[in-house]
Amino acid sequence: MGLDSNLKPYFQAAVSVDNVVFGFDENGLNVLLIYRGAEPFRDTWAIPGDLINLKDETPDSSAVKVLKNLTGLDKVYMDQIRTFGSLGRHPYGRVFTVAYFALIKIQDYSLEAASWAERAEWFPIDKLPDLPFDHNEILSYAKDLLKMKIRRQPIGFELLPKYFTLTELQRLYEAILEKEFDVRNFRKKILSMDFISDTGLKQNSVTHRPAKLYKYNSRKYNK
Amino acid sequence: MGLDSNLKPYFQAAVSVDNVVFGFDENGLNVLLIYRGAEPFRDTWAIPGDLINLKDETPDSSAVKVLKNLTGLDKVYMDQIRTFGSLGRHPYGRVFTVAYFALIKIQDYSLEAASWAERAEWFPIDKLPDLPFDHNEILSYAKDLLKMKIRRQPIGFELLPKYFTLTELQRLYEAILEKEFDVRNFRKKILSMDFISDTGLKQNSVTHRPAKLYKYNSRKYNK
DNA sequence: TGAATTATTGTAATATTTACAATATACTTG
DNA sequence: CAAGTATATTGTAAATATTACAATAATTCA
Repeated sequence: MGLDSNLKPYFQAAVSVDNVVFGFDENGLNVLLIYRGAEPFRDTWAIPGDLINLKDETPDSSAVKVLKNLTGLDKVYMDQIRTFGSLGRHPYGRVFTVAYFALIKIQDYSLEAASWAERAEWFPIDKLPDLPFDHNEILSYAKDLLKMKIRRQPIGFELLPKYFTLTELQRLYEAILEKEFDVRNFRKKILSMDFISDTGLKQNSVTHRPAKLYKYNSRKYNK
Repeated sequence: MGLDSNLKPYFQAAVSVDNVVFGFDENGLNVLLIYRGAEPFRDTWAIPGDLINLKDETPDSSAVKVLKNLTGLDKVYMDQIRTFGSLGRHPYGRVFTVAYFALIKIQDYSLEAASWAERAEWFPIDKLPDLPFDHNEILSYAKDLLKMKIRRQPIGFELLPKYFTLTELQRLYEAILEKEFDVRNFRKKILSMDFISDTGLKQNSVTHRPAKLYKYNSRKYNK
């Protein structure tokens, strides 16, 4: 056998990537969306994604590149979520999409919509517009994955500025896990896990008792 | 815009599924492989998988169908692992593969190789041949996922016969997690989790004290 | 200086995990 | 049938982790 023409009907699919990017600020958890300036679903807000160039891109490399192209976010580490491939998900034909998710520090990046994205903006996760394709489903998976991951690994720090207070960290956990924690128990637990350290610094320009600033300390976590 | 011919180069990919099926018996953990009777990689052992028919199959539906076609295993519940799409992974072109995994009771099924699979056999997980494509990598991911899952959910029962002894259950956990447990603590833990129940039955035709037989009890787990 | 606001901390009760070895029940053999 | 062989079954104390719960501390502002 060789490159059989029997295979032709199988080689008619496209594959895309869709990137669910989470950020955290005083409004809570946010998701990055773009305003589509191209068909299909022109003029709607959607998860940033695009077709994979089959010549030279893998899903992983494409995810990074697509995010940069559409939103200006550069060198963002992305984790695969899963692949969605229902029959009617894309109006142009069989398009399988590999979904990714990323956590970034909003403060460290500036958004610049480009290519066919007309705008790129953060949306609070509880105020999202209805999304095209199967993006609602993708987002739902991404949220579940984030909840699961933050329980097991110290990934919360990827969403906070370099220096943060324990209260900010607690708000982050509460936003992601959608439940509240006791202040004392939360601090005890986090500190016992030993992957943050006191910087000796304090908040300033704040109208009450300033909180201590901590930073993530990966040294401790690698055991 | 419409069905633009600019899109043509993007719609040249194929998508396949690859199914990592785990079974458990007295030899420990096993993986189901097929002996390929078709190119590429004809005459090698590989994870059962095939191209998705773009007309009417989703990755999920294809995974079930492909497993049935190649090995005779019917109606096996499969979970998506992740998608692999490196550039050189398939000699015929860009083939993205969606990997799945499944857990089955070896005793409840009989293997019957069919279609282009010449054989279908269980291999102990520590005696696997070298695999084609990126199947070694896929298998490695599947093992990690299995380890992770068995710590969180009572999925071990899917690999054991309907009635099983606590010793068998412990051997299963030990095989998957590659570590040994204390007999007393293991039993205490499992019984406290309250999803198995004593059937009142005992092993027979065994040359020593017979063990009690337990069964999985999903009623308890749904809380 | 007192009011307002948020930050920080301890302790007792309960639950879970860990470490550790003796006894029970079957079959087999002489 | 008694002794030997092989695996099954069980408890307890110490250490660790989790939970519930409220008073005090450090700032700014009026």
